[in-house]
Amino acid sequence: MNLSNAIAQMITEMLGESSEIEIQRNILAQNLGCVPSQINYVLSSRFTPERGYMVESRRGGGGCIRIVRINYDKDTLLMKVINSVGDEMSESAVRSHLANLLQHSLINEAQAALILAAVSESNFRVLPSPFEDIVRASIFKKMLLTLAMD
Amino acid sequence: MNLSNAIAQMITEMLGESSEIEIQRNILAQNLGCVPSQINYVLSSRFTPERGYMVESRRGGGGCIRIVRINYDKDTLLMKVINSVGDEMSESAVRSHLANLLQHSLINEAQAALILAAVSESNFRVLPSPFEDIVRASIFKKMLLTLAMD
DNA sequence: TTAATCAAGGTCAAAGAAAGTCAAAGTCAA
DNA sequence: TTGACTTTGACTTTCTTTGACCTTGATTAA
Repeated sequence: MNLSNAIAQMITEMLGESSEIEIQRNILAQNLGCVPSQINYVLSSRFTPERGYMVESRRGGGGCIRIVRINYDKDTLLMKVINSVGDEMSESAVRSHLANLLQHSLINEAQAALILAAVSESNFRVLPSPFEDIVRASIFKKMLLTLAMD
Repeated sequence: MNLSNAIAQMITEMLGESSEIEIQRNILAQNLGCVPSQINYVLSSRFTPERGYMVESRRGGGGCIRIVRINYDKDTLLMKVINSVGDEMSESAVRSHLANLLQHSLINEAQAALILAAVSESNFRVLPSPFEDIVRASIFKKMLLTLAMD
């Protein structure tokens, strides 16, 4: 496993059941034996709003980074996700949303796997470049709506 | 025996009894004394949905290729469907397969609805004509494989 | 009170580390 | 001898890691 995934896992463990933690960037980096800016990379690539997180920070002496897991009620979250999807979407964007939906139990693992199978890059190898992301966004929204209709 | 068959055999052996492995393309290529892209050729020609495999990958540092095999014997009817599909597929073809699978209780209503949502004609309106049916066939096969994986 | 200093965290671009693509060239069996 | 399959390698894309430099807030000395 690469460093970034290990850091992400460690942060997730630190979060545990609570919805919020504060970390010190330099200390965490030192414990992990990486440069401090790597923490920023992990936060910006893994702890995004799409995945249901908010990150805030204070600089200066006594500064720290605060990571919050957002708890929307279910209907709101589903609406937010559907509305936030524009006309184009990468596979990794889908993965981010699915992680969020899974965490809130709005979908289950099997449903997530099916969605991922449907939007997988491997299905679009034949398409000229602008089309892949457009079709993926359409499929994703349509599948979520189908799930929402129960 | 040619190189590709040897590589395919080696991967199959690595899979062994387990249903899933992760390999590093460059390392495997080096062990086998071939160029890395040969691995891709083998995967795309031998480890296909028709043969019961799914392949995923991650790029970048720590990247790898993941190969998943479904249990072949258990799902013979599913595999027959997958193999009967070919490279192109209309939406109505999907509907008739789904009706068949539903009748045999190989999938349930909710799963059928999700598949239908994914392959719906409305998702492909932007595509130039030859592509729609090709992408649909790929999605359909991949989703069925995913269902077979439980 | 203010200026200097220290102690955080932030940004960005370059380098590195994988895997993917594609087309040209080679092989081989029918 | 041709068409399908294979082999190769140059080039591309994606994701990660690193480090130099920047900004902000708190503390302290004059």
